[in-house]
Amino acid sequence: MSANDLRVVKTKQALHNALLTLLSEKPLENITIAEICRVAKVNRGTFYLHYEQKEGLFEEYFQEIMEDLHNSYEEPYRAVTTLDKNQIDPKTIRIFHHIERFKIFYRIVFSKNVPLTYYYMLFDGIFSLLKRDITIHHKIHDEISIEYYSAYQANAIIGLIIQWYRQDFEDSVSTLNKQLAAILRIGEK
Amino acid sequence: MSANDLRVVKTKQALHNALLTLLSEKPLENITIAEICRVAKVNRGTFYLHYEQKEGLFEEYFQEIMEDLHNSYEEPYRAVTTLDKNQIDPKTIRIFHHIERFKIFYRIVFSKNVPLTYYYMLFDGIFSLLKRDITIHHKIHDEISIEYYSAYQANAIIGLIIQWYRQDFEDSVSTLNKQLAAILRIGEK
DNA sequence: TATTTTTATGAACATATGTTCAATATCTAA
DNA sequence: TTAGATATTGAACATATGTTCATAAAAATA
Repeated sequence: MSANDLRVVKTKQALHNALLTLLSEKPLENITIAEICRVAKVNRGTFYLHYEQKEGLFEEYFQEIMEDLHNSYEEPYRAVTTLDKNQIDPKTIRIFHHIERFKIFYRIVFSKNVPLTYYYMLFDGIFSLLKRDITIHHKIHDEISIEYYSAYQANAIIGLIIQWYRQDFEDSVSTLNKQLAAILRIGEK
Repeated sequence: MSANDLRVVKTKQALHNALLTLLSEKPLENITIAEICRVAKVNRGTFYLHYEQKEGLFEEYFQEIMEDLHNSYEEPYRAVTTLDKNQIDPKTIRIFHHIERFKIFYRIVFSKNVPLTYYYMLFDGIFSLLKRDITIHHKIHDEISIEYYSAYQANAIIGLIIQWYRQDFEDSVSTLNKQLAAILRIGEK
């Protein structure tokens, strides 16, 4: 199962396209493996050569989206000397931008019948970004575990995103930004 | 499908017991509906009369656990006059106690192949508890949406629980308590 | 280009899913 | 206690899942 083998590339591409086509018609939960294979014109046995479940196929997409999250966050850091009290760390707002950019996918990621896998992929993504920043910039009291602290902060942000998702991402990125800034200000006074 | 009908009660009980038996042998994902029905000696068609997926059966259990969460939190509030700086709101620590008490179930709730439904049930549970407390006790700046703020706080706590789960709940409730207290203290200075 | 290695295919099989229906068993309410 | 209401059953059916295997097709490499 060499990832470079042209046959493998072709097969996976066909399956990816088929999934995308079907996703525009109905939710992931109503799509069957047999269906994907029929549309992709790929033998069903071949599917099982590469994946275990249809969810694995979507996971491959989501992997790429996680790379975008990483890249967005890593963009050349434009140091802001005096932060507007109403704005938060410019690196964090990029997370919200990223979610909005891929909201079509995040509607699937946050839908209730989908496995937790994708949630954890997002969690791990934000977790590792925050953890690195927390380790570098903040000096944290000894008694705090960086792991717990990062998990706390990462999931708190996802909490905002869940709330956002539940209104179908109607609020603007800037609203999310302001809400987070205001919440963070509460502790400071 | 009257919930009081003895036949319904009996059928559901048999399915519940069968699921519990099977869960002690293997993970939820490897259990089939047909298997549950065989063990429960219930016709497979009867299963579909009450549930759509095996996950719905587990959801019924989890519903009861969510009631325990609610009750734990609602326990007569023993007002603590001087809060130990290292301890957090005594109501919140009860959440950690609750998780530990039902950790057998939470290992399922947080496992990656399970649907997000249970996560949302927990989220909604903690969300509504916090929201009520936030609305009553804290006076929040106008610009903050109580919804976003509650979602932030609720999911932050679940973030700690995820981190806790990933070490198979090895840390003590008291450790979690201290970590949260320390994290909350960061913003205060 | 020819040979070797690897992947994809089609067919078949046992089992699971999801649904329907008439027949039967069991409960509720009078 | 009985009559009527409703839940359960068993059987059947079409389709999906997950696996195996020999064969064919296509790629890598020498």
